[in-house]
Amino acid sequence: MAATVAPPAAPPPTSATIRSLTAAGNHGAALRALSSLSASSAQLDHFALPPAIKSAAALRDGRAARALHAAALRRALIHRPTPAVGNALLTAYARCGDLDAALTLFAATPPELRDAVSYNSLISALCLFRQWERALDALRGMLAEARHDVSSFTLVSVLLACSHLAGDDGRRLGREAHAFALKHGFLDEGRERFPFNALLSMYARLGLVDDAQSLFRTTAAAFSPGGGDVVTWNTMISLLVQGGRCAEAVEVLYDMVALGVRPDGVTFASALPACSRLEMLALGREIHAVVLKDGDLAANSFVASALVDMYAGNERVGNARRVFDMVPEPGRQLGMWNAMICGYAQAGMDAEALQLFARMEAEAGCAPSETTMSGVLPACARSEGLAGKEAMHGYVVKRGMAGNRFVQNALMDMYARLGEMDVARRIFAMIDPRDIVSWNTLITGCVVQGHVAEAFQLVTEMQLPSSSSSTEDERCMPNNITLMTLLPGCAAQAAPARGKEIHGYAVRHALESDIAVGSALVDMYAKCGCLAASRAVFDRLPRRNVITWNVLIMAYGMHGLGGDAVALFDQMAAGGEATPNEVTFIAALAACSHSGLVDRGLELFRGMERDHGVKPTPDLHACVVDVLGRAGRLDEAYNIITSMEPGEHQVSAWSSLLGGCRLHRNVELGEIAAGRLFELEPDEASHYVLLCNIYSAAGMWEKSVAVRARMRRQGVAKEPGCSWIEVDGAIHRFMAGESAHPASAEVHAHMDALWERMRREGYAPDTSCVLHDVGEAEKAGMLRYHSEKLAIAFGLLRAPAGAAIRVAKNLRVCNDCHEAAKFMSKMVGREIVLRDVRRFHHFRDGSCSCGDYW
DNA sequence: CTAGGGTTAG
Repeated sequence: MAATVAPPAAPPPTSATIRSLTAAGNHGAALRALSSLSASSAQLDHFALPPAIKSAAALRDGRAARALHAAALRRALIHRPTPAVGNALLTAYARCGDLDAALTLFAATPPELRDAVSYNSLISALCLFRQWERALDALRGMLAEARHDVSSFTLVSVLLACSHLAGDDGRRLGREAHAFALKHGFLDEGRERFPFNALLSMYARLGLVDDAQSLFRTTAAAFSPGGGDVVTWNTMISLLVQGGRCAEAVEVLYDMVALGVRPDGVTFASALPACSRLEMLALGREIHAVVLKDGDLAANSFVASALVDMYAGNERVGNARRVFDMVPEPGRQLGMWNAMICGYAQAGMDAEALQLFARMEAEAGCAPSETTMSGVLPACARSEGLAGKEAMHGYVVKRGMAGNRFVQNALMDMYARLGEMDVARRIFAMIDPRDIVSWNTLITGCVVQGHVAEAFQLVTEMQLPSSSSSTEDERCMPNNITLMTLLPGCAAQAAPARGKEIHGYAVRHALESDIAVGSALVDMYAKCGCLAASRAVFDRLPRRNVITWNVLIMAYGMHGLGGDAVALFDQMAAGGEATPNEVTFIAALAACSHSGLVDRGLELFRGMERDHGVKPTPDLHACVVDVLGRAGRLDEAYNIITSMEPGEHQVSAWSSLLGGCRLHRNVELGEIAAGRLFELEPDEASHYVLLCNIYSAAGMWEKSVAVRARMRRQGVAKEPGCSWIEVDGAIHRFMAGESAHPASAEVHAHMDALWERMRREGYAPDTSCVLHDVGEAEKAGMLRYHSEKLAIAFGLLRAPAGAAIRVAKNLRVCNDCHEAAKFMSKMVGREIVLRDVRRFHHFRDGSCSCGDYW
């Protein structure tokens, strides 16, 4: 018979057992040990209770906390022999979500039985519930008793509370706390680093990046045995990134690594957004490699989300998707979905964004958050019909997200893009408090919708103190985004004075080296006709991206300097600062086209896919057609179109061909191109106008009249021509046949005088572009009041003596205006710069920069 | 009794 040996009975637990289990983080075991102990009860003393209560708190086990409270009460151990049990209970209740129980416990403790830890526990409990003001009141109570020392624990909680106070209070109290910490030696060498880190993050949360940085510079050395604490470094990196100072954040990361501090997941999650914003793909990839080597980091969903964001921000949506797919479904948390959806939306892959949005809840049971919504809404705004958009608005309201500022900003953007500015303004009016994004979104909407004056008005308003009852300080300073969105407004209006003001603001606020602002400045100066200024900004930029290069190439092309544009292209392709993309080739080919560099253009096009991996798109095909067509090689241009894929969008290619046919008076091909265009875009006036011009130039008046009749019959209206000129910072608009401008009568009279003088000096008007079927004399009369001529006349009257007359026009300049401007430039001895939809014409002394090749 | 992280607008 086999003897069964009973296992040796476990020794009964003691308070020391519980203490060590709690200290080891083994909270479940600590509570189990306690329950076997309660039976014997003799050991349930004031040594065993505090660690047990801490374990209950760590497990968020409210029932255990209450049971321990009851046991302590029975034994009268709450405040005696020390306040330790009561203090631990206070924290446990707070951790378990019962602030009232914690506060009641504190209030029930006679003041003489409280110690400093009691107050510290109370203050941190209030902070846990985000009761910042009450936390500071508790501090005042503690100080009033005057027998408790403020410790590092107290300081850390107080700093946390200060960092969340609205307005100036947080800043004032935070700086006081900083002074207190200094005075009492908390920042001395060798002291624990918690108060130092807490000060840094307080400045971070208050947005006082410079204060944080100077504290870091002066004091970090005192806390950096072995290179310092990773938390300190992480705080610095994230506060710099959030303050938009990404380049400095990257420097801090390099410093940290150089000092031998090992970055962790938080470091990478904080630094990766900088790689995204600075387009530092190489650094992002390096981080990715380190993450892959360390399995623990890859499992950190914050790191994975940041990687997705980094790849998406570097135009590597495919890589982003691969990171997304690599994280298995259950680990794919909300942030991952958000990062991927926003990545798709930012890449303009709206269908993918919407599809993923549909999948996240249906398949993964992950409820969209406000962030998800602010990510998909832009994608939604660009696709589907209006009904889908309003459905999305309804969805947001139903889910109770309509009060979220990010969502409101995205909704406002959606309606602004739709042209529903009134709805956008109504949403804007409801946002409280407004942030810089709210302002930027409405400003951008105004610029895009052409309400540039309103946009500038908003820029003034945003900087004024808030007039509403809101407690938050709503004042916002224009940032790089604000400038970046205003500049295209100046460019569109050819308003260099306003553009220069913005440039000045950028210089004063250290924003001129921002790539986005810099690129927009290069573009603005170029489109305002100041090519030298444009180039100067480009040359001064510390870094440039593909957009900066594209803008400059476009600038030279627009100014008729095709050779320089192509040289810049070569420089870009050889330099490695940016890789040419589709837009680069569009810019380079357009430049070739406008300067007649046909063979160079064809060469570029042939090498495009082979040497640069850029696939020919419909727009690129249209560019080559334009290169060939403008040079009169119309048959080759036609062959390009017929070689395009059948399903490909051919509208722009056909209209380029039609333009070439007008230039070279080719009726036969022109009729073919126009025929295709009338099928593809029956409502587009410019196609009819071009065919009319072709017939008129060939003297085929009946056919010309027939096209005009067809236009009228189908209700196709030509966009009215409109020109404008900036004088003394104000923009003056002129339209043919309109007298809305206050000086209209004077301008018309001046034009009459100029016209008469021109005719006397031998000017012969070119009437081939007049579409109306009237006599020659009447045609000449209509030409005389074309909007660009009126604007030039106004400029001659009001612009400072000797200054170039800079006029912009919304359509292409007609033949006669081109000739007239040329003639006038000599006659009145003034430089005239005329900008149309595509390019610049510089008239000086009777000739044009384009050499009449346009 | 204490500190640090991602996903938004252009």
